[in-house]
Amino acid sequence: MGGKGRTPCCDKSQVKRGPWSPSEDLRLISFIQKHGHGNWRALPKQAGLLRCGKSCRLRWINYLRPDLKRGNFTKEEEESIIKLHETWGNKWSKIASHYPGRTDNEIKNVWNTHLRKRLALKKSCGDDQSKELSSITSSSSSSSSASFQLSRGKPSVGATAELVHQSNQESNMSKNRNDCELPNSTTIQEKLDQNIPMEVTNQVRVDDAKGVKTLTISSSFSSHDSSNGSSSSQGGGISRPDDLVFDFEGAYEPQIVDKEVFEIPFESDHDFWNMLDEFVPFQSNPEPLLPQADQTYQSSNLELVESGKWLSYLESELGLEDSTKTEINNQDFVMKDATEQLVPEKYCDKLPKPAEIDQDMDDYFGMWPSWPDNSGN
DNA sequence: AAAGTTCACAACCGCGTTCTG
DNA sequence: GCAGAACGCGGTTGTGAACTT
Repeated sequence: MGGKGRTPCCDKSQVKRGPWSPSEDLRLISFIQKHGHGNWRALPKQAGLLRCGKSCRLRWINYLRPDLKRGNFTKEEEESIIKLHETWGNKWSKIASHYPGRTDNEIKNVWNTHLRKRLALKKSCGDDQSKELSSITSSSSSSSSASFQLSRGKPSVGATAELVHQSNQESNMSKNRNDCELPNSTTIQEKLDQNIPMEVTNQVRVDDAKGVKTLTISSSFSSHDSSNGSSSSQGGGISRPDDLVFDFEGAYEPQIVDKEVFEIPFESDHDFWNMLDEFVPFQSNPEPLLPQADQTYQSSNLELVESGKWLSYLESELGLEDSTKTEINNQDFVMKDATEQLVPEKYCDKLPKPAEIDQDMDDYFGMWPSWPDNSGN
């Protein structure tokens, strides 16, 4: 605008890029859970994320929103996408507005990977074969969401932690698409018409030899169709967040609906976030995303995982186990400071606390250093 | 079994639009 | 009304998994 050229949205050299780690997802979710997302640009800093605001927004809208519908596009959906595309062309967000819980990005991808090809084949082969082609392409697209595993690679060792996103009901949303607009869906509309309460339930299940713990946090912050949440993570190397677990009650207020009390640890709980990143089954990327702990640390951490101590630690961290049962020796479980995880070492000494942060935020983030603000904002 | 290719999709980029002071 | 900031959208790219040779 006005001759100066477009200013970059952020300093690319100082933000993390590429696939999101589970801990980043949790950070973002827990921040939005508590504070909403009024200002995307400021959010990463306030949430202690080394990400561009745009990136946060995208991650939230496309993958972390609790109202997202996971799973296959049905044939009917695909057919109607094709029809809507005939009308609107590549107006993905417009098309997406007809599919509660679907994102424009998702629809765009489905179009580019399946529907466009199908259409092209249809035209070249004629309608006789189109049914066959249709079933082929649609089964391939469906397979992409048939099942989802938290970790794509090796199975977990010693114990498993399964995060289940169980969005089992529909709900309605506000007008703004970002706030989860809910367009016309018959089932949802019916529910709305009949005043049927709608909610989404997400669960964390932690299994080990001792049994199963299920942590459920419920959400009813407006909502959408978020039927059965399962899908696969093909590319990118990071798990999609059906496996992450959150729920929102009211205006991002977490509420516990099960016997277990579970609150997502917030920024100050460095150990929790670190452990999430270090926990082998949670890592979709075998390679660390950022400067990692040294070999010694990693191997001792692995031992912890293998010995199952991590579970005790997690339980104690989450307040799931009474303290008398928690025998873990903290000396044995030295977690790297979270700052090291997210902030390259060379910047650690430059971490001022933002003066503008309000007291409430300060309470949350007092322990969490913010990225130096070089943008002048 | 290894190498090469294709597929699927998450994430990024840049531009247009909207908002705010 | 204007300028700059912020947001939203659509196109494109990067990358890991799956498949083929």
